[in-house]
Amino acid sequence: MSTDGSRRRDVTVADVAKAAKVSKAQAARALGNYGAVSDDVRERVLAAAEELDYRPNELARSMNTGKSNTIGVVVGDIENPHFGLAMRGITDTAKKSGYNVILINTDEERAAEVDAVRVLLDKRVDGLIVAPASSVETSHLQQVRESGRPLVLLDRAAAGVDVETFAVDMGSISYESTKHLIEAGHRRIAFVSTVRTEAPYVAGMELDSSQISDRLDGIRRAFDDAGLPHPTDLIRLNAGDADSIMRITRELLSGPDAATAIIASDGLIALSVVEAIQESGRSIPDDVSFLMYDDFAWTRLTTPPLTVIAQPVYDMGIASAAALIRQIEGRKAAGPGPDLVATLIKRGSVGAPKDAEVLSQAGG
Amino acid sequence: MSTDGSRRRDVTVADVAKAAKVSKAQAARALGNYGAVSDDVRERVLAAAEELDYRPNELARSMNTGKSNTIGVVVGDIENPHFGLAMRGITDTAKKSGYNVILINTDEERAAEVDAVRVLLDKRVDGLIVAPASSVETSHLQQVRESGRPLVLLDRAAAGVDVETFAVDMGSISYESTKHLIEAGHRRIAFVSTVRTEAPYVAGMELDSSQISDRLDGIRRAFDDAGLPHPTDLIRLNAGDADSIMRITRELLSGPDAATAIIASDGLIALSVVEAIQESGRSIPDDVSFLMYDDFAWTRLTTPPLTVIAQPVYDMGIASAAALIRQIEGRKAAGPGPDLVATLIKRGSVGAPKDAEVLSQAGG
DNA sequence: TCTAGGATTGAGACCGGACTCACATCGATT
DNA sequence: AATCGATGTGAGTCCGGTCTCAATCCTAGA
Repeated sequence: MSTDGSRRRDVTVADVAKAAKVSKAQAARALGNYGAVSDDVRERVLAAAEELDYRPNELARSMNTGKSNTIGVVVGDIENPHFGLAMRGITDTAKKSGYNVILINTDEERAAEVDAVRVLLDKRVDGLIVAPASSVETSHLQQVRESGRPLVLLDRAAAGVDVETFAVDMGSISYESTKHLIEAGHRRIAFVSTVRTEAPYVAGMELDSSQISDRLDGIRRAFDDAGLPHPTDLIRLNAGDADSIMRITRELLSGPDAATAIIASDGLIALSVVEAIQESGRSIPDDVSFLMYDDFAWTRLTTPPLTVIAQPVYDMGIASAAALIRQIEGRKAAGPGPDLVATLIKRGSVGAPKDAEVLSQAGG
Repeated sequence: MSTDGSRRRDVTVADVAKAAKVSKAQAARALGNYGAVSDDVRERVLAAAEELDYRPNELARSMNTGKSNTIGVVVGDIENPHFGLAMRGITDTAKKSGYNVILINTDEERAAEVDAVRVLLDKRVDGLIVAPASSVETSHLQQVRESGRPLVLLDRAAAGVDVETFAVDMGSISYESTKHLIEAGHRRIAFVSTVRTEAPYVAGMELDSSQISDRLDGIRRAFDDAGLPHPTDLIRLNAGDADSIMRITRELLSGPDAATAIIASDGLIALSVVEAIQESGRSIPDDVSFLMYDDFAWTRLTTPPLTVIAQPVYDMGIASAAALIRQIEGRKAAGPGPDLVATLIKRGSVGAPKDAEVLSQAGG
């Protein structure tokens, strides 16, 4: 059949045309299924194409249609099932509409993200879905905007970038979960997150991530509404790899003023926090209460099963891809997007703190 | 700056050339950093490019260099952290060499895989990494071979497709783990996998997945070597969604001839198997022993922590991408690839079966 | 039989870069 | 001053498709 080994040149319309004894234009029409072509010509062309095993060069096609049928996705870490699931929603939706997906991972580095966006733009993707590493430094996203190519944000908002954004309202779910912990009697509630900051946390400082700001806001509001002081000394940012998270957890749990409950900001952090708690010989929820973001399947398998904040990640993926494709194809929004609400799923990892006397502080 | 809203046409070399008052050829040279260009011209061109915010069209560039600097990756399910991690290895490595990655998910459907491969080939990716859904029907992979474009297989081998393949030796690790269970006293060892088959399992039947065949082989050899009959009635294939896996698990554990140990073929299956075991009120390892493929972090958090077969998934991703890029760039293999060996990590989920009398069968 | 009007058809422009080729330019050599 | 090799430079082709446009073919209606 085909000459052995690597065959250099691909079969082109011109080759097919020659084989079918018609002009390039006619072959292209028959192949591309447009314009007027007689049955006779069409048959000969298709037969020749079949015979030669012709495959259109999508690059060339994209070049003069201006459409690549490809969307670019930029996320911080696909290894994190949170994004894995969102990605699944995106690819499922994209495929349904005939789009492919180029994925770029940024390790949550802004420089890598800037690069990723540029590369995708250069590749002439039809649109972009970005989970911005920073909600503050967003000039590269504004450039996308200016380039005229559709952009949609996933998971996190970005200041000054006025595009459709698919993320849950972190403030309210954070408020709700904190309230849940406070009502269980907790006053010393810790929060562990990977957001990077220059300096340790102080109330009201500007964070790079709108998500985390919103969560901290929710926590503070819950304490305020309960008439209690917010223990900002238990906010731990800059949690990095597994070791550093475990160290932070040990710190939080030691000393006279130890935390009685810990909120883990994502599934990866949760793994290390729980591991550190177990290693320290403490039990959940008798010694420490625990609550985490993202409802992964494994959270039901620990003893006790973990109380989690479920986020509709897959749906967020679907919604963002659907919205992007709608924009690409120039259609108006049919209606309001889906309600992307997080839910507090109470399982067994939240209980009353050991030291019940803290309840007496309730009067503040 | 830029005219508001969507600007239609992109800035091209021709535009830059005009602005810099030089020929298109000179502008292209200055921009592309090739050929001979005087300092004066280079400066003017670069200044004009900057001013106009020129960005090269990678599509056009690819078209006449014949290189897209993109590799295509086809996997069954990115949602599965197994592939998520491999993907991470691939993108990390690709980025380092200046390649981008197009990801296509197939849901483990062969039709989708055939499609994915064709689409990527049409998009003129420089090479392909495929985790084949089927190890038997591989004609589409052979076509890739014939097209002359580099191909590398990940995670699974494919019959009749002679390309570099990065997967662990499932036979030996399966043998080793089964031996471990047998030595602990187990005779009724079940194996649960999602591979689809026409008919229920019978010894020696051809399976679609080389991985699973190899694992079953290893199990059988371990029983053979121990002089014991292999309980093929406990091989459960076609495990689908969470519900069906839980149902299968309940079946395996009920009746007079119940399984005393279960091997889960991947992390997703494991979640449902463990959940079903816990729900049934049985305890691991007192009532059932449990062993699974893939060492995910959460396996350390259950009570007891789970005994697992760790696979170097991230390294497999790295190795496959590195090999592919090497092929693309026409370099010879520097040496033998990395040793991709799976390891049995003994934690707490394997114990002696309750019914110790089975030991007396040892003489067979 | 003649002709208007739609169906077909082929030549060639074009998309945006990379690259070939022939034609300057220029300082250095003899 | 004539020669030579090393740059510089611009015109134009090519990659593999899509698409415009003018020319040609047909067939029905007059």
